Amino acid sequence: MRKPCYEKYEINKGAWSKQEDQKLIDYIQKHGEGCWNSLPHAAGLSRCGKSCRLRWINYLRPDLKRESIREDEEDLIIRLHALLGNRWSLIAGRLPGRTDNEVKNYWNTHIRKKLLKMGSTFDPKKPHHHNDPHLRKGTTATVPLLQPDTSSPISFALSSSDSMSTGAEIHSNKSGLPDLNLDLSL
DNA sequence: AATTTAGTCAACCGCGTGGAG
DNA sequence: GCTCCACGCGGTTGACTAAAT
Repeated sequence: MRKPCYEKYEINKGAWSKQEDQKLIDYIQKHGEGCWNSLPHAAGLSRCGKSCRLRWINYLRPDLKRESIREDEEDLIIRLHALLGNRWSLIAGRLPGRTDNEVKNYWNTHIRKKLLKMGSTFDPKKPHHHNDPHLRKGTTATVPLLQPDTSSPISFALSSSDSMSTGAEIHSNKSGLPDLNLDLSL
């Protein structure tokens, strides 16, 4: 087993200080994202690259929305989750300004509880298509995308490369599960 | 006012994947 | 084809806060 990065060097753990945040922001504004492993040393941070990446993606990125999740966003999360299962990064990719961590937390705290309260037999820990091979990496499905400044969903296709597509549709098959069109074409 | 319990979310951790050598 | 390594993802933890007792 590979040792986690924090065991290799002496590094800080836990909550980030304002100074650390500022160092990270300054460095990324100057040099851009990428090469997370060498970033901490280059930026003068006593953190592992993994921690820096997480902090940037989940908290410091300038395009992040700081307000709480709206009802239309919640609705979209529920529908995407029914299609994709716990693929939080894919789901978050459909919600501009939201992160996978945020979506995951929101699901586990708000939506899960809501669904259980509604008496749903659906187990939120085991999404509908959790083991559906059609929904592994590289698959597409038609689901709505929220535009940054509108609540009206538009049609699009999901794929591992996140390419946009039109015309992909979901059909029901004999088992009653959605039969996904896996076309990756633009 | 003090203590306990529940809820939230930032951060950690382990694992899978893919690229480079 | 194999090994090593960096990166990204999802599950989980734990610190903090609010609400209840």
